Amino acid sequence: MDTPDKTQITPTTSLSKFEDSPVFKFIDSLSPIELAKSGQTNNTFNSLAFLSPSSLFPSPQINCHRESRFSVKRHHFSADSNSRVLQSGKQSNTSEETSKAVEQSDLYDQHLGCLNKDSSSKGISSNLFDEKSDLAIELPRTSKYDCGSPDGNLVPCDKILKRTSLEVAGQDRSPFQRNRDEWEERQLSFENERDLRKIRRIKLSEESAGCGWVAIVSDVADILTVNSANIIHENSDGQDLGIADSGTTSFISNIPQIPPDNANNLENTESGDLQVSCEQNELEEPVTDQTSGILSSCLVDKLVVSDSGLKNDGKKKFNQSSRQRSIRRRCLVFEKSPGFGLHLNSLPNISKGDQNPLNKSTLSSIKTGEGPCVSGTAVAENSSETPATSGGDDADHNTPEKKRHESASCKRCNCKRSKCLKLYCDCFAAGLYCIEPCSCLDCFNKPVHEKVVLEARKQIESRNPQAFAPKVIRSTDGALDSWGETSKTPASARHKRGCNCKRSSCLKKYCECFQAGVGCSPSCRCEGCKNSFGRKDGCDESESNEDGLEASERNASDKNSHDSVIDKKTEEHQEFLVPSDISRLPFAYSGKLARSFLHSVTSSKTCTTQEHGLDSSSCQSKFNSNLQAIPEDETPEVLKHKCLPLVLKPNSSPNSKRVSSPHRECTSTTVLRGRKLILKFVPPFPSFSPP
DNA sequence: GAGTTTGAAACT
DNA sequence: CAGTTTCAAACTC
Repeated sequence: MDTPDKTQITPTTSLSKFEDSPVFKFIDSLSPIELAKSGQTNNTFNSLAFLSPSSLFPSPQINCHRESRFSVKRHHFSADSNSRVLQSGKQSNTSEETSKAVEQSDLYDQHLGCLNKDSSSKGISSNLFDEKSDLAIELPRTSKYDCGSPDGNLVPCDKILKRTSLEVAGQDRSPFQRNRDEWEERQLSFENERDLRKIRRIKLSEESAGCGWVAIVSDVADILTVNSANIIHENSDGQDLGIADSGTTSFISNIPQIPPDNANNLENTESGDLQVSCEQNELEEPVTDQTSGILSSCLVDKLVVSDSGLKNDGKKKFNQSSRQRSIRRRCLVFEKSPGFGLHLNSLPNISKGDQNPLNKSTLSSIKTGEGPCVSGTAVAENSSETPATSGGDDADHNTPEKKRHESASCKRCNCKRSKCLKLYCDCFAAGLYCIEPCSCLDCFNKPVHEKVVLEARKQIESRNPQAFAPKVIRSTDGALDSWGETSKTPASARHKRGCNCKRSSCLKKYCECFQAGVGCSPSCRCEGCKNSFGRKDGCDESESNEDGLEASERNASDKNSHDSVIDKKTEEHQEFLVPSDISRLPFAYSGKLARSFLHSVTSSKTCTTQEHGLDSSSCQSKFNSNLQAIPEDETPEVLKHKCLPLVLKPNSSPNSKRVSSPHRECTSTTVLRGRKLILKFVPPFPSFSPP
């Protein structure tokens, strides 16, 4: 795919010219995609099936535009929108209309404020012709991201969308709404063009750098970032200085963990048939699987994480498709909860051996479309799988131990008396509805009892506003964190409130710090702390690792676990954390389930994971072990500033909880293998308290 | 799978 | 805020 000379046409060239161009016509003629009726998609996602978190755990900060934005943004990566882009020339036919669309997009951009207003600074200003041509090439591929029906039947995206359109066609829509939809779609189409173009451009550069698949993923992230109206400020050097979006999470951070070979795989896949659908994954070779899995998990994850608000449109769109594929139950409910995005955080921390985020477990979970694995057992369990999974041997799954893990790791809650309306319940704590696989009794944590759930949640939040906020916070690398240690390892992350262990020596999952894969901190009141991730007394990590490992090995010898994580943590871990900024991405993480949920999302272990009951631990652990949390206390601040401070200051919060410094740049740029990564923070779990 | 241990959450 | 109780997960056998 040769990129047309960008100098041929200036950014100011009218779109109509391109539509009239031979290339565009040619592309247009090749496209089998037909323009789908507009305006129905949002209705589609308004269905109960996609009950948004807002309904369950409404977040005052992001409710307002959410729905509308959702409907609009979902077009970004939908075949529908894509098809429109391709069809734009055919459908509108007239340059006036195209120009009009452009104008409208501009207006719309103004409306949205930051959205794309600085597109030129993002390098999107390349000539439109180029964009068109590239777009035409990109679209088919991009569309594939959406391919895959939740039922395992691969259905062309355009068909799905058409069906959707038909389904909603009968619904009442005022002329104004229809006009608006059309207008928005045009706008989106234009944005898509730019985004896709950007992806393409980045991809090319990445390919040259040998990081093709990484590029793809990250590019998508970039695009999403763009679409999500996050303003990425760049300096004259083209370096991203920051973004003004609190809800943007970068799964880019995960990229570094993917081994080069995987990258290649992805690259190949991307160039040929990148298909992320779970169903396909099952049929594909492990390699492809991994790629898909990673991509899928990353994307999903990002989407989930990005839920912070109105600005994650692009991600949401992507998310929508991803969800349709693999997240059936709870993910949707929580798209709003940024705190869930935490899963991704762990990626950077995955030890090398286990490094591959696409490891078997993850992949399998992806394949099976498993739901979120519930609990935050991630670290230990993850790691436990590491040895087995790293080998990539399916046989491992057949061992009794493995089975045990699988059955146990992907847990659902088992509440007996709390009705799943207390934080005791992992599902509830994670902001998820319980699902059938849960073994809970008298469960009220179901969509049917939405009001009850909300009430319970409110009550809990009234008691502790941060109850649903991430429990683990991560400081930035290089800088000394609040505990006076350099944050280069997972130890830089700390449990916000600290543990209170008395007898477990913080070496078992009873300890929340340990479970989260973070070291103990001065705020912990634990006794005899031997946390292998870092002792509370601040002992040298290596030291603590020795003891911790010893204990951990003892403790988890039957699991093969965790220790490997610990062991590798220092070396491999760091290696992958080289772009330490990435590892420090303030991904929010919340309760146990949140961990698992995030994990599930990222690992594609979505709601369905629970249903399938596969082992989510691997993914989860990976993610959990590297939790990068967002200071819960900062939620308001974050929303306010649209960025989370990355520097943690001891006891700076009203509740003596660690809070990040508000002065920190919300976005940082990291260069990984010559690739510029935009690091964004994920807002903490949204407060559900009334405004 | 049952029983025990553990520590967070909830309650007083 | 401290002490106690409740709870469900983690763990052991």
